[in-house]
Amino acid sequence: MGKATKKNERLSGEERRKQIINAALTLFAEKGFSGTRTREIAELADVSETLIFQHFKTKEDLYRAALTELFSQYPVPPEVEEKMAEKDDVGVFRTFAFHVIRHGLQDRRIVRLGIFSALEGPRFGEIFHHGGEAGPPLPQLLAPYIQQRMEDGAFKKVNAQIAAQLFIETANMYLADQEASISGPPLSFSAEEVVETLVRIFLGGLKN
Amino acid sequence: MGKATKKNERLSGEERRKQIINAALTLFAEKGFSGTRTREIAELADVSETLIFQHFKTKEDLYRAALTELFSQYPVPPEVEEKMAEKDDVGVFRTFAFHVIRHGLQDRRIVRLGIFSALEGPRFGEIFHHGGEAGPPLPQLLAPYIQQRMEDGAFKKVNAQIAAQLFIETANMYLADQEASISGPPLSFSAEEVVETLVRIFLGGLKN
DNA sequence: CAACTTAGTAAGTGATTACTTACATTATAA
DNA sequence: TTATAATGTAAGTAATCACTTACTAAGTTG
Repeated sequence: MGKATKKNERLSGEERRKQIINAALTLFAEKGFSGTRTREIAELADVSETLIFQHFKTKEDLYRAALTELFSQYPVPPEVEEKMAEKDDVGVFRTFAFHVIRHGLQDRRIVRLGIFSALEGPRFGEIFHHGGEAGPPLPQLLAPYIQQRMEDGAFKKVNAQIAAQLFIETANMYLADQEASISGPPLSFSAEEVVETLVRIFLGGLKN
Repeated sequence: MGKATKKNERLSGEERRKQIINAALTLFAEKGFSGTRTREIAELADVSETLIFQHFKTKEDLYRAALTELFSQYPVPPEVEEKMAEKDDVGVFRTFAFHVIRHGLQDRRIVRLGIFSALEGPRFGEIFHHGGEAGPPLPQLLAPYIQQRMEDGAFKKVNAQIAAQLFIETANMYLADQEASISGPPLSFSAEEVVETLVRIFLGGLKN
């Protein structure tokens, strides 16, 4: 993208705001909050640095807005409730895993930004945990189902909360390794194959 | 710790170097590379900022040295080979999980710094993956065992490499959530309990 | 078109940053 | 004892940072 020039078309405030947030997301996801310069954001968005501070009081304010934008929509897939009602164990677990992984794969900035924000202080972590708008965190949704199935006698007796979080964690970690090689090199297998393996092992281990 | 003063005792170069690295580790783990100021490191180490640059050419150089210090020793626990030879499945998996978790718990800076370095560019990621000195990465050690047990007919046929990495990933993610709440809030259960649940589910899912 | 509002910028500003220079002090060995 | 080297510091310095000031241009409305 070129530099900001006088010839730069004049957009509505809202449009420009989105454009700035989008550039900010890209850079914050790449380098984190303190690694990103407001000047770079301006260059990528093709506006003057000043304009950024007209839309956002501070850099931190922009970061917050960007995080909110990216994480406010994390809808729980509708199929999940259906499959839970049917007690379709494979369906439930597969849907959860796919949901997490598809979501992370759809915009690659999500994973990195999520991890960065979790590391860079509790100030930002809250936003990432999408408490308000988008329903309960996934482990809190899966745990009661596991508990229920244990009571049905279908699952072994384990700690349902631990099991639920371990399952979601594993899907997340697969994503994390794709973007940032934390546990090991990125797996060169398809998401489908990884989800199948994960579900088979996990569910096989839970079932009676 | 107080400020650097003239009365500050004079140490050997090597001792001072270690002291600086230790302070650097603490701060880099807390705020990442670009979030940490060399001046803060100097204050925490109780030396002048100048001294840091006598020991390390640049801030990046210090970061590299600190990472190397922390990750160069990641010995594979000796019991593992033993248990592998005995085909003690529970023993093998438990040992791996405990090893990962104990290592991360022993110095809390390890986990955060590992994640930070994985995010902050491929420059540093390599060091974290302790390729050289400390043996192969853990998934590469576990995968052949799973493969072997599949051939023995003891395990279901799954992709051994995926299974191994998922297992190590899950243990790592447990640690990550303890330090930085990535997938969810820190689990308030003991490491033992989590390891037991993880091993039971995972091994239950693998076994025939 | 005149009055007013909104979108946009160029050119700073003081504070902070990684890193240097120039110098002092302490140990060590000839 | 005295030259030499190693440990250490105070006081910079140029560059960079987030953020402001002071302004222009383009819409919009009566």
